[in-house]
Amino acid sequence: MPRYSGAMPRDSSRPRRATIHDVAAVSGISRGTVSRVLNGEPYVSEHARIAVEQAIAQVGYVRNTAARNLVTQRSRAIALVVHEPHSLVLEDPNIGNILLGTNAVLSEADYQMVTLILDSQRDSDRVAEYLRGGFVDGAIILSARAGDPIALAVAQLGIPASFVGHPTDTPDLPYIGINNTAAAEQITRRLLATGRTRVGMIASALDRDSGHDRLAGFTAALGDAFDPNLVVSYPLYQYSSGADGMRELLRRDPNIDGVFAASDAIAAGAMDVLKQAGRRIPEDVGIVGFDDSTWALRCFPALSTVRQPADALGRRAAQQVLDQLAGEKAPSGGLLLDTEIVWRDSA
Amino acid sequence: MPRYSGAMPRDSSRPRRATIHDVAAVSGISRGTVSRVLNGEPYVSEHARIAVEQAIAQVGYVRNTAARNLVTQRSRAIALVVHEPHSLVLEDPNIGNILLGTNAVLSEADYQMVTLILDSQRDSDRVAEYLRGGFVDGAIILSARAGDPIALAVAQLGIPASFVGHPTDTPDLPYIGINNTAAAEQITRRLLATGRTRVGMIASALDRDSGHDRLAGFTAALGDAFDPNLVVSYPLYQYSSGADGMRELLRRDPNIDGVFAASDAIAAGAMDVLKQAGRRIPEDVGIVGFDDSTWALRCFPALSTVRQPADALGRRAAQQVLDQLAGEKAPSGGLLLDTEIVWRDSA
DNA sequence: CGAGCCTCTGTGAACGTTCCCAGAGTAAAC
DNA sequence: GTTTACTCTGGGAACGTTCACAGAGGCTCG
Repeated sequence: MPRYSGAMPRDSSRPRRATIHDVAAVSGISRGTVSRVLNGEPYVSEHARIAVEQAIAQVGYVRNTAARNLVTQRSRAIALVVHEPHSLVLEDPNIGNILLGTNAVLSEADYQMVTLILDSQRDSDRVAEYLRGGFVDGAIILSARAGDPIALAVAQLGIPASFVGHPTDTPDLPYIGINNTAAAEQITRRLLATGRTRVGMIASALDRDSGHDRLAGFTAALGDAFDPNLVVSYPLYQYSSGADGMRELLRRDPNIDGVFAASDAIAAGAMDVLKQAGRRIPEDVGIVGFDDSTWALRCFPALSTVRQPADALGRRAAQQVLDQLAGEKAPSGGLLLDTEIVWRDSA
Repeated sequence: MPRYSGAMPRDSSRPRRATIHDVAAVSGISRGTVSRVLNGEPYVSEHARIAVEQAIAQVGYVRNTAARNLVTQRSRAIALVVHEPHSLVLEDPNIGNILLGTNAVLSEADYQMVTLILDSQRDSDRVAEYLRGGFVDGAIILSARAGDPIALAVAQLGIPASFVGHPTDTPDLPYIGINNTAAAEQITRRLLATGRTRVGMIASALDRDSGHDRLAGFTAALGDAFDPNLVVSYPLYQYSSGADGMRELLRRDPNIDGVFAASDAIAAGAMDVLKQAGRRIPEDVGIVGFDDSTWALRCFPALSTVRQPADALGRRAAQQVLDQLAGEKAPSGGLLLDTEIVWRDSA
């Protein structure tokens, strides 16, 4: 239970803010009608509307959110739960873009986005409590994992929500995602089309749908040519996984001539190891990544990769929550957005 | 004026949340005393406190923020105004770390951080209006520029605020920053100590304190050896500025053997150009950056740079706002935090 | 011309807190 | 034994909105 630093005296210093009563008095229109104007409701005469709008401008009226929330039993706020260790939040440009897309849609609809970042189990419980407390009308949850207390709270309370990337153990909650399998299959096919015959993969995060499905797409694309010996896997989508993975792949098959990296960061690590080993890219080895993050253009040669529609993911998730708030039934199951291959010079 | 999608029926579906009245009824203690317990006020008997706490647990009571805000005339929310074009928000790891530091301090003090990202002039006016509207009790403003309407609104209203990085035209507002001049001077000195004789700088953002002061520090470190011909400047802290700048410097003096880049991104661009020009790093040319961003470790060889205490910046700014809310007078002027040199392999 | 419907308006009540005041009880001081 | 001070409690009033209801006035239709 939080403590507050003693009783604060009722504000005497700051000037009193104008209320709806002031607007009513100045305009000579009743409080009820002022409220109707404010909320764009029908059944307001042109005359009244103009008088009210002038009065609002004159007294500098701004609506008191707290009073409105109190009576409507709503907060007009939606939580964006970012469910990653801090380091990853900062590294992954997709998260930033999702955030911006969400923010755009919500502020357009006059909802306030409240960003909640969690790092530890303790944070997770606190946020679950926050959701239960009715501080927000809905929630957008980024990259939850199986067994997540937040997903649990959402399912229990039935509050409007949308997941970006679906936790594997709650398939009935609404989510937005990309078709990782199809995208991985597509880019692998295109890599094969450059004439490579010994193609491997540095997989990652197999405990998540994204990691799991990218591997599945790769496998599907290779068909009979699939060689499990040319797949290595590491827990995290990061540079060092790429470096370690590439060293291992070169050890297993020095003649490897194509690599699908499960993320751009991994691809960057792999490329540096390849260069140190004296391989030319793309002449000796072709390499492709996934995400179209800032890594992709930083690599030399520039990386061919799969573009995630991160902004659209954020927008659609926000829209899904707004739809539920408007009374639509929550869609059970997910919506997968299309990706795009960005073909550059690395393969 | 926003429109709302018709009158929502007064919630009949969701179960009614427990109120302070329920707690009072269950515990047999009056509403007034329950409120005192909730707020940790003195003059509550042990007996009453225990009864109330049990009742709270029993009925699952969570305080209604809207009602509290309405009567206290406070929102218990603090705005974090991120004042950058989107691309930079995503690129600059310092911003993410500042955000995390701020969030940590505020949530510890039971304040909600509301992140407002602005991209355009229009956003800027909207946020100024938001601040005026009393939706937040205070604000933390990141990297405002001169003539900013938000800085203006803050100065006019006198709401508790703290700037991270100070706008040059409002020197009396409280701010937190780093000592760019001293840091730049320090790292330049250290670069000179590696025996370089022809040292240049790729400067940037001279319209901001950070850019301006880094150049000043560089100049001071070189003293009599300063050669204005070896300084180039570009508006933005970005990779392409480094690439362009390095080409220009090489043109002006092919024998240049040291470079201070005003940011890590700039350094990365410069390094790639140097490599293409056949220069070895650090043997032929030593290079240092600024920020200790993710760029620094991505470079090869790893970049020597200045570490910004971004987390601490965020924490101190938050603390400054909380102090003002607690009634302390706003400090006029700024507080500069120390930086640290991270010496790696690029010089 | 009266009934019925639509448009528009004003007002009372409620939302769930905190603040303030009055007062009861107990202990300490005179 | 009376005053004074302190601790603790209960309940009225207020915060600024929205919602529901009642009702006035005008128009249309039978």
